Amino acid sequence: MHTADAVETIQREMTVFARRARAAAGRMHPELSLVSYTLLGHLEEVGSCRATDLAAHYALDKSTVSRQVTALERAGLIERRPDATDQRVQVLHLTQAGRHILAQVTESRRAAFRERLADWPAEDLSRFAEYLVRYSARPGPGRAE
Amino acid sequence: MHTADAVETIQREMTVFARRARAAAGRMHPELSLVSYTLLGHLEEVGSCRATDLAAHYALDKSTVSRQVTALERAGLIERRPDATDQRVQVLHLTQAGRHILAQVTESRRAAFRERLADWPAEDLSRFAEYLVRYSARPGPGRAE
DNA sequence: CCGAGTAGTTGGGTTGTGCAACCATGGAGG
DNA sequence: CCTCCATGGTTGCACAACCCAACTACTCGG
Repeated sequence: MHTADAVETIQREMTVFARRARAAAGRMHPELSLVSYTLLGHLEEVGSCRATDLAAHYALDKSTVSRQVTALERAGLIERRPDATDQRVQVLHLTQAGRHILAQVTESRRAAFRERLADWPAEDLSRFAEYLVRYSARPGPGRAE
Repeated sequence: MHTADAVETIQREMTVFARRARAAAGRMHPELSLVSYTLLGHLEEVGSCRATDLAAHYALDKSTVSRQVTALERAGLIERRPDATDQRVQVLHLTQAGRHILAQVTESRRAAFRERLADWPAEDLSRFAEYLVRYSARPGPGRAE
């Protein structure tokens, strides 16, 4: 495969994938949208952060994050704590319920992916993962800033 | 990287990518949404097809496709021709304008991707492309049916 | 203490989507 | 021939996830 073709293919596949993923995610877990899941996952990963941090990290408008956070809090999955040093800030934490749901969804998503990737050689899997990380690791198309 | 971790990473990166892509696409080409672009591209690839074919291929509801097609026709990028053998069917074709716009957008998207992937060794590029194709080639999470 | 900047909320609007109800056509059997 | 069901497509309705702009409340450097 020539380099130009490869670039073309990567572009096409990533775009098509993008289109499909959201719909599929919604169907798999109606109780936790792709966005919510992503935010919850991020929160678990970093422990806690501010709404602004989420917005910056995912290139979302702060209003979007604000509404998502509101919904997640209303659902009891996260809580907002005041920041001792800055009254404007609300520090977001996963609740026990949030951690629980996140674990469930993560597991079922993981199972689905694992099934899909079942017949891949381990070496291909880790290389694929590595490529995706490398791709995501720098700005450009597909990252939104 | 262990297999489980690789699966985890692929899952995460693909999902995050999915979330970002649409926004980025919209910003890059306000005149042609990601969906429209995809449909136009498909049309160019296969020559012509019915709305139902598009719906099936992309796992979209026929109403969604219907609206997209209406918009694309109104924009003069595609045309609907009656099917000689079945009056219910409208056969979709790219117009000259559609072909033109598609070529432009494809080129600029390709340039952006190329830039993003500029420092990748050719071998990694083709392997990455191959993985994406393999991943897309079968049903499961990330395809929507 | 004032003005610029930052965190977050809210109002309003757009887009992409699915579902359900609908219309028109096609095709297979009485 | 009609009748009945399937199929291609459109439309009404609702919803989720966005963004932008305007706003409040707070922080911080002169």
